[in-house]
Amino acid sequence: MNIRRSPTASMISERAGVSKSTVSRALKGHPSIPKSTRDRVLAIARELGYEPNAMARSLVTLRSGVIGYVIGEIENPFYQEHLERLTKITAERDMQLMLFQVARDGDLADVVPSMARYRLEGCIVIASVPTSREAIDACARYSIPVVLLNRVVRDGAASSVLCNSRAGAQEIARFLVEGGHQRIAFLRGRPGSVVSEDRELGFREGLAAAGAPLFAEQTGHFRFEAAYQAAVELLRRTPRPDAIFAASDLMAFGVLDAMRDLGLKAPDDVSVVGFDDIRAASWPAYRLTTFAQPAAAMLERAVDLLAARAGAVDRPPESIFISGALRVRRSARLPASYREEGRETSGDIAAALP
Amino acid sequence: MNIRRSPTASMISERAGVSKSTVSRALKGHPSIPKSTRDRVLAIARELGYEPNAMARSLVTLRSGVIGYVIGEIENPFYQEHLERLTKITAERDMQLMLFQVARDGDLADVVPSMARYRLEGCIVIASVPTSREAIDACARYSIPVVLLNRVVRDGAASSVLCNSRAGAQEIARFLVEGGHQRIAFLRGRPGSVVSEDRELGFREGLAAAGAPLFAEQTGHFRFEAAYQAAVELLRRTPRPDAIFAASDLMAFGVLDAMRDLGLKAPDDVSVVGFDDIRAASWPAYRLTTFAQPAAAMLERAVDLLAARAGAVDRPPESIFISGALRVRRSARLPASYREEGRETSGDIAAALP
DNA sequence: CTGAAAGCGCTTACAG
DNA sequence: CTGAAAGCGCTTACAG
Repeated sequence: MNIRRSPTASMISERAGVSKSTVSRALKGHPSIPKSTRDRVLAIARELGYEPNAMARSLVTLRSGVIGYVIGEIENPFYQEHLERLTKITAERDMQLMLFQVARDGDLADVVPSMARYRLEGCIVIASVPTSREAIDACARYSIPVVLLNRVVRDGAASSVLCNSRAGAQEIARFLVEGGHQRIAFLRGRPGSVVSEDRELGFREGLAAAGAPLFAEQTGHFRFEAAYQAAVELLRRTPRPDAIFAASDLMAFGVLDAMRDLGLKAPDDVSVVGFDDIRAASWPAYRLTTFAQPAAAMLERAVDLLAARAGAVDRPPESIFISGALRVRRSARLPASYREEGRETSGDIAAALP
Repeated sequence: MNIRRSPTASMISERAGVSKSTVSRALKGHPSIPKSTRDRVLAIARELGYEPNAMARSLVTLRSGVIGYVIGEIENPFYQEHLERLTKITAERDMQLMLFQVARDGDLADVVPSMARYRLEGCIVIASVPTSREAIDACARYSIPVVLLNRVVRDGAASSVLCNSRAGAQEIARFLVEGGHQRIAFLRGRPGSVVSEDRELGFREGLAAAGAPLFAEQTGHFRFEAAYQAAVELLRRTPRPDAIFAASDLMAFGVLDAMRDLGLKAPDDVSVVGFDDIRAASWPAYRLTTFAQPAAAMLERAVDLLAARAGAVDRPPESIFISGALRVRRSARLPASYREEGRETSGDIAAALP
């Protein structure tokens, strides 16, 4: 019952009375093989349950067919949610996805040896994993193209796919100011994180452009609990902020839940805006107004960049920007323009109720 | 700058003036190699940035060092959350994790060819992917040990790791009855799903044992939106149920959000209990009483089972049960015994507030 | 249209 | 302690 050795091309060649070469060519539909031989080979392959050994193949083709997804240790629903999507995208292109994790205080460089051993054809690195120049150089040395999500490394041999965080944060600032808010606070993620700093920069620019000051700021480390605590600090001030922009949805949930525990309502008492548009943002518990990152498109482009570089190591790195869009739900007071123009707010599931 | 070919053992052997055999043995610390040669080889390897080609190695050792994690298309936060954990567990054992996805109407059999091509050393399959006998047999044919999460396949060559769902659901029934609930409803997941049916069975048994009838039932397909709609149906009945047990946390959130939209409060108007204990269950928006699956331990055991079978194909399948525990928060009214005994309810973050 | 041969980068008896 | 040789399962010029 148990076959220890999987069927090989040699077995097929024996049964079919042709050479391994012919088997190999027949299996991949090489035009020189006449249909009759091809069909015979295919039939035997099927009968034997033959699956080509990808490792052996990669040894000669120099293509492993696997790309890596490098995640960090801090659970980030935004990237978690899109793992399934990424798996599907790679499967559609006949590639496999291998996972690598960098410890909290680690660096991309920590996993490069493993990636090198499996001769990855590329890797996608999420923004929260620290990525030193050395790490990028190491990838280049092993001919592993890298695509960074939501960050760029200057002069490095890494491509990037970014959403326009800065413009998004600017838009949020304008949205809040036009909504008549007077005391606008910002809740950053992890200090030093590019993602957090991009959003902070854009937000400050947007406020400045609208002539509004930043009323207060706090740090939530991109974590729910820390954001909750930070929100409590903010909400206990007198006077209290009347709007809080959190640099991620997860943190915005922390803010809304702190308000819930303090007996405050959004948007009546305080408006809250997030960033990412993760799945739970549309849940009635939150109905979060947020900037939606075009995650599906970003991942698709990331794989494109990798695919274009597999076997073409010299291809220079590229950066691709994809625009997200403000998704207006009910956690923040609307600017007059939104009401006048009668724009629909996207209440998602709420619409289901009479 | 760009090295197309990664450094190989032959390169090291040339520079070190020893044979490839010696290099290979030195690199893996074979006792016959004297420290002096070993150090020299290691130094050159480091200098060259040598990483052994895992594909080439696997060709001769018959061990790829990679295990698969097979997920479905329906986003399930429970399993999403534990991907990082699984990545870490495998990394600690010097194994790699490869992801496979089965389409909504597919079967494990769909991904077996891919797994076979990469000569996986085993795979872990989550309960929501349909797993036919044929699929299990195919894995056996390719000598890929399989571990099923939260389900068993009779007489099949698959191991299982399960949490005691049935006992958990029984406990929930008892908890609700003792809590004085009179009209207890059940919200199942996907009809035909083992996971849902286990929980339903246990729940019915628990109610029967306590002499309580099942007041109503609905189907939520393990999805948030469907659960929300189903809950609306339940909550509009007259009389209304005074307790709802949802077969997963995600669905329990749907119930609680439906209540929110209908102006009902938990546990005052209706008690709600979930199953899984995903991260958001502790958020103040929900503070869900739920049965906590011991996910970390389950995954650890799953990898153990796989590791024990790598290279030992004949080892018979095993099933491991791990007990979860009821996690009492605030979404359900407490039985008198809980108050009298002064047991602490785990309010999680709530405790942080004065 | 087809096959023999070489080679991808390793490991592992086997012989010394 | 060490090396030559064979072999893992493929692919791909090269020659016919």
